[in-house]
Amino acid sequence: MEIKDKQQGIKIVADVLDIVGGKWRGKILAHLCDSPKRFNELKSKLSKITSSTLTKELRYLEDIKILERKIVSQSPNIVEYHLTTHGKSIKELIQTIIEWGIKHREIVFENKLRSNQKE
Amino acid sequence: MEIKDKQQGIKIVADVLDIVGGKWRGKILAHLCDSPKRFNELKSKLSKITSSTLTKELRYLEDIKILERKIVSQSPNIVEYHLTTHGKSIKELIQTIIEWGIKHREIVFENKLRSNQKE
DNA sequence: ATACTAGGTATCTTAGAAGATACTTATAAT
DNA sequence: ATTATAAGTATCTTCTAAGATACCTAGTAT
Repeated sequence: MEIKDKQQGIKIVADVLDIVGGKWRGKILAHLCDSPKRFNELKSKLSKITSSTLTKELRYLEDIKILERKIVSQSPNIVEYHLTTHGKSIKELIQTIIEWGIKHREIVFENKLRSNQKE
Repeated sequence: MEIKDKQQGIKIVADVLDIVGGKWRGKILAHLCDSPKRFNELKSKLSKITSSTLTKELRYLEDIKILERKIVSQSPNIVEYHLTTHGKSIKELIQTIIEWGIKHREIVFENKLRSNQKE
């Protein structure tokens, strides 16, 4: 599909980055791309996230239909988060992001470190 | 290239999203993908950005070698920002982001709006 | 009875990103 | 002389995402 309206294209970039951006969403999605995960499983893999933040991010991604909250059992209380059919499409995007990152990490991330030190 | 280490892959996702994320960087890059632009040209196309924010974001992208500041003339004072040879590789990433956005905008952005209203 | 696990919620605080506003230097135009 | 344009810089303020901390409900294990 061609992009006719450039301003439109730029708006789309901003919208998508809003979905996948922030401190945690990309990581959460990257984890869920692999396989469905439970709340505390995600929490421990993300290591530094707090419950409240994780809940908030998961609710957001649920709201926009990227992922689904599935109650596996009520006793014991087991909940599983997995990508919706629709949300699975994000895998390719994540893959592209990783590929770009691998190709460019030397040049970019080296200077990024230096740049952060200055600040 | 295969990703062997999954934690590594997730780190890369976070790093790349850090570069391209935030409120303005994606937009700035999308504009510069098209053609080099001058400071005030960018400023007016981004409409709501302030000088200080634009300067800061441009310096960051310059630091990590994604773009280059080129003094076109000193009198009058004309400066042009353009992607480095290296930075041009970001075009494909932006293109992929736009494509994903176009495919999924109905389902995602509709619910995003709704989700934002709730907040 | 007590404590532990799973999956959270409810407040409050904090740090950092972004915005508002004013100013600057150098040249050109009227 | 004055005003305008280009490309910023310097402070200060505000806003908001994320963190800290404490607590909750329901079942399970000891």
